[in-house]
Amino acid sequence: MRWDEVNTQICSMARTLAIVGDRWTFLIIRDIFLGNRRFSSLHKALGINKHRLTDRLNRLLEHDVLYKQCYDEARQRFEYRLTEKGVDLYPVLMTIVQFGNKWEADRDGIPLEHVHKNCDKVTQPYLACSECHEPIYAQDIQPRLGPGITRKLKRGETLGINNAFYEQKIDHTGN
Amino acid sequence: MRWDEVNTQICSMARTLAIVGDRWTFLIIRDIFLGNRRFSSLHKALGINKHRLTDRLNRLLEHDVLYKQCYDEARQRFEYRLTEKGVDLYPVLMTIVQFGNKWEADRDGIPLEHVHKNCDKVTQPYLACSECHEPIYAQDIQPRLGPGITRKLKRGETLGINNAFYEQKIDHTGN
DNA sequence: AACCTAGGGTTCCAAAAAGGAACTGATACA
DNA sequence: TGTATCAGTTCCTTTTTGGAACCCTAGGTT
Repeated sequence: MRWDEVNTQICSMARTLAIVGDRWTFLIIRDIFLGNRRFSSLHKALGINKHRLTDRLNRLLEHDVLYKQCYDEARQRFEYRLTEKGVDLYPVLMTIVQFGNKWEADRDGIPLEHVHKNCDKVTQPYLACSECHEPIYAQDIQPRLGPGITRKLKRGETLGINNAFYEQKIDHTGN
Repeated sequence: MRWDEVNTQICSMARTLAIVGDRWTFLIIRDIFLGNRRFSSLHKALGINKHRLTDRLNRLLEHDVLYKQCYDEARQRFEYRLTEKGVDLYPVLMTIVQFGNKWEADRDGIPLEHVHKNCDKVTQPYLACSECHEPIYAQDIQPRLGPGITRKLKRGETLGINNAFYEQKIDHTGN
């Protein structure tokens, strides 16, 4: 499979990664979250080449993760800002940072701390259950087929080679 | 900057992405979480070519995200399993899936649901504060310099071009 | 014994993506 | 008039991917 076919998978991860799953995109979004919103300053801060940066920003615009806002009418200069969809990537960035803080910090400690304005303390966010509000641990989660797959199966559609593990799950649950 | 220099940044995101931030790695880890642990079945399920898969698995072994466990002594066959560090990537995968479920599902609905064994309900995990246990929203988080940066600054080290936004923050906070 | 198969790779080569430097074009500033 | 900045675009080189074929070992088959 070529990478430009990944988003054809019936998998929320694959589809998300088709948008943000390359070398630079997360770093660009990180900088925009931190207030670094202009082409030239992204270029300088990230050390990404301009051609690549143009590509990535355009892709994020296409996928409605960013939008352009004019800040200088005369020169037609724009800032790249996060849409509602873009802001929804925040938990992804935050969990990546938490992982890095725990496992990849050098002996000086973590680079950035995050103060939760709600309680005014340095926070280390964790995943909680939307239903019981307890922390989520990997071993406590049981994946099962959702309508995005079962409806296609009922219509007799094939899930394709890349969804072999979904088909395994079908056997397990007897569906 | 070339990609192999990204992990030199003083940034937990950059360092994490240096391990998992390429096209395939997240999908490999997803499959391993789902129990797809062998070379050939990863190869088939993902449609990744073998050379690439070998590369990626080796990198994950080097970074202690996976370890190999023998399941056939005679033929020296191994399964790839998640280490404690690897399991700590679960929140990242889960938030990526949540994003995809919300924004990239087709009209049939979400592909996989996640049952929280603790409460036996389908859960849509959210980020909560480690201190006050309230949900975390992007606009309620204020980043600030942590010891991983302030200690380097006290020693007079340069943070390099790619940390321009950190240096901006120093100005803002008067440090 | 001779042959076939599966698992887990490696090698080779073509195609795609990324990196780097130079160039453009519009405006502003000295 | 000359210089600088911003936001790209062009051109070319290097690196990374993708795909197919090949290799080696152990085990099973005829």
